[in-house]
Amino acid sequence: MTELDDTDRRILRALVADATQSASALGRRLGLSQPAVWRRIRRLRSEGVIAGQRLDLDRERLGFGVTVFLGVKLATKGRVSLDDFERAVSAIPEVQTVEHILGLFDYRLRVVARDIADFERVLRRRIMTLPGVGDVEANVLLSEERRPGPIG
Amino acid sequence: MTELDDTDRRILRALVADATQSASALGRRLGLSQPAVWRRIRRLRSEGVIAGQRLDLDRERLGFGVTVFLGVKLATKGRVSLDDFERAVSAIPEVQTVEHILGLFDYRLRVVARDIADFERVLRRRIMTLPGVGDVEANVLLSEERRPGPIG
DNA sequence: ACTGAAAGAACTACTCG
DNA sequence: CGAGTAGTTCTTTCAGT
Repeated sequence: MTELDDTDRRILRALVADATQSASALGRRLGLSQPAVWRRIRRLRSEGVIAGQRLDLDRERLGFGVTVFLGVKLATKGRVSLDDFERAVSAIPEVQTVEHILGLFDYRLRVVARDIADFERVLRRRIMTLPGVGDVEANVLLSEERRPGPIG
Repeated sequence: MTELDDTDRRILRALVADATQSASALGRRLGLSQPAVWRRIRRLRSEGVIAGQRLDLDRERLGFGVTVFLGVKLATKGRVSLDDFERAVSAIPEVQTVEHILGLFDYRLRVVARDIADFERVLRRRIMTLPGVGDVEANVLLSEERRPGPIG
């Protein structure tokens, strides 16, 4: 299926940290030519190892200073309930991430709001009215550190 | 501080959907010249609204098929305890995200592993040995949907 | 202050040896 | 795999509104 060598991993590690680096700059750092790096990146893209390229926005500077994680337990669980819930939650713009999980809760939502008052509005009018919602647990984000994670 | 107009927001919305779009392509879609778009993007970058541009990897294709969210409650809480915990957890490569939160738990960790057996190893040898760890709750990720989130 | 036109530099994406 | 290259994009300069 997909077999990566050490050079692939070094390229991925560099790009995960900063995707704006050019193939030629990477080549200089890794001791490779620009086409060599470019071909590897294209291969990793076509193989699906590189799934996409996302812009990282500072939500605080955009006026959304509050981020809350919600653990949601459904009252009724069945295929229809899950589909209904996911469809309804996808229509809420304040919901940034929808994670279907196994454990004490069924879903974990990442919700952003302008402030606590705005979050209460989202919670009461949007979240609590979702179809099949049972228990809800909230955790306010204080700070966050993202790490590259293992490559191979 | 940072005041965004409607054009900035349209640019951000387009780039969040697809960060690979060129300034000239964006200009055509928004009715602006290529330098005008490029200058705005550069300004948003320098202001920190655009925090970065990261590669989105398919962890499954990299051989890390298991993602688990861990809620961690510290047994002893104090500034030193938090610092110690954060420093120690940052040294674990399998930890992708460290979120300091307010609520039932003190931290949320996103941990990736090759399989369940590998996750057990990480949990027992890495996580449970962290300084000050009390209760730990685990949720296995089944599926995940990321949404653009609100811009303004 | 922000726009667009123009132009040079750098990069992408590809072909060929 | 690297050298070379056509086409594209980035980045700056300059002048207009």
